[in-house]
Amino acid sequence: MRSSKAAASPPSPSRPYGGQSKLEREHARRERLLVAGLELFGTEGYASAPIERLCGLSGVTARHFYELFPTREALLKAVYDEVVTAVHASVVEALSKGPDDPMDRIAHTLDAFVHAYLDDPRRARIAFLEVIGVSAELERHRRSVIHAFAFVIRAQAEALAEDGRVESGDMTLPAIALTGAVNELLVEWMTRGARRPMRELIDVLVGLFRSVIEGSNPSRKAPVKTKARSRKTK
Amino acid sequence: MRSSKAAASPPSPSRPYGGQSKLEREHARRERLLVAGLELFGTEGYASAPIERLCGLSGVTARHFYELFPTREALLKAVYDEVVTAVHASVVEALSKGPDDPMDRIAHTLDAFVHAYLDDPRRARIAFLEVIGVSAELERHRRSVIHAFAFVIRAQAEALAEDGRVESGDMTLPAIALTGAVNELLVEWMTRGARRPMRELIDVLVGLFRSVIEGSNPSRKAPVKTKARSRKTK
DNA sequence: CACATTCGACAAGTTTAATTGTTACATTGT
DNA sequence: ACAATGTAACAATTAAACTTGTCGAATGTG
Repeated sequence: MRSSKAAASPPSPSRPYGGQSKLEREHARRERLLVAGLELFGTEGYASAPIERLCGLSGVTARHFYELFPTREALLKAVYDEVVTAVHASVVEALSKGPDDPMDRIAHTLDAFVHAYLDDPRRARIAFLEVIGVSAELERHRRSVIHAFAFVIRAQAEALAEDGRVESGDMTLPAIALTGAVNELLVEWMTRGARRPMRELIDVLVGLFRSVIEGSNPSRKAPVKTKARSRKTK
Repeated sequence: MRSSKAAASPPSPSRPYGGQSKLEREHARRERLLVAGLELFGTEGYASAPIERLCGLSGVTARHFYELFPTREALLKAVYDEVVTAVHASVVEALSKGPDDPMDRIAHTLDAFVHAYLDDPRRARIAFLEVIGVSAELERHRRSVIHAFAFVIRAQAEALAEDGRVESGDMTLPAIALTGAVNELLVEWMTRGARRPMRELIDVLVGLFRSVIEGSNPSRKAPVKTKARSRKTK
């Protein structure tokens, strides 16, 4: 509560250094940490990348690390966001610039999606393996990312439904399921060392999307016949 | 190198204790640890369950822990295996005892699968969240589990294909994709707190399986038209 | 040039958990 | 009852990583 001068921290002057302003230096360090995070998290895994190693690889002091990120997990999240943002941008761009025929556009977009992840497998590893089960908060965040991608899928499906080309219905859950299907296939591809042509993977994905979006012959209305499980769902 | 007596460790006689033989006691402790692991890993997560807590909850001494499991990860793997084995057994049984109609049987099996996981959400959390990205070895193991479930799916699809009821083709990758789709939906269901009837989830899954297995109208042969990505896949 | 700021490098303190060792008590078979 | 064995509880050691603090050197400002 004491007034006068020198009570609180003096407003630091923030001089330039190395030809860069304070913000530029911070940004540069942050970038180097993100690069190091992509490398270590994406190759050796989040668990085996302590702050010390991240700093060693990036040339950033531990002291400065904590000025940029409160925790190691915050860096992981930042790297994850960078990856996901880039992929999402690829997808949106592919959707807008793709062929006019809806199904062709979906194929084109899937191609972009797969390449966005697998051209740098570190991205796929981080997004599909390393960010999972780290913390409750990161898990919530990951979920919102999945929802974002599912939203894109659902929008395409609904666009097709409006044309009357396919059966309609709430595509929220199917879209999420498709997201999981795609992710799982990418992980499979990764762990196999990608020894088969990527075209094959993409073709499978396209077939998958076509099947789900168009829906198979809607003759029967999916009657689930369970044997004797009584379950008052309401 | 000295011979005679008392050189090496004497072959311990292994007396009973508490009315139980040595093997029985070890088994009992192991069981308690598995229960504690299911509880802690499945509710608070693997990351926040140190050995001390596992021992406290299970009533097993840390000393004894190391006689049963070399590492904490080994316990996680054991718990995971227990969960997966139980679910897999449910699936196999549902398949064998389900309705005769193939599609109905698949629906019946999906119902069993979903209940096997979600009736005890700790199982789902461990299998889909906590075992991921822990170590390279556990990741390999998890992959083999996914392949096991995908194998079941593929077998069903091929059985249907033999009848000529659906289009054939290599279902290996689609089966893996379906596995990922199912898992993702279960996680979605979990994190939503399961506020909607589970029937809805199962119906979506059944529709998904029908679409993928039957394949949508195979009029077009999935021609992927990418714009200008030249990529020598061979 | 004098001086304050920023830097990288390093060290010290702290925390957390893994892992092993010790001790006193309980149970069993003789 | 007693000697051997098993047990739980606890202490001690070790290891790894987090986090904060200090130092001289480098850099910019006036």
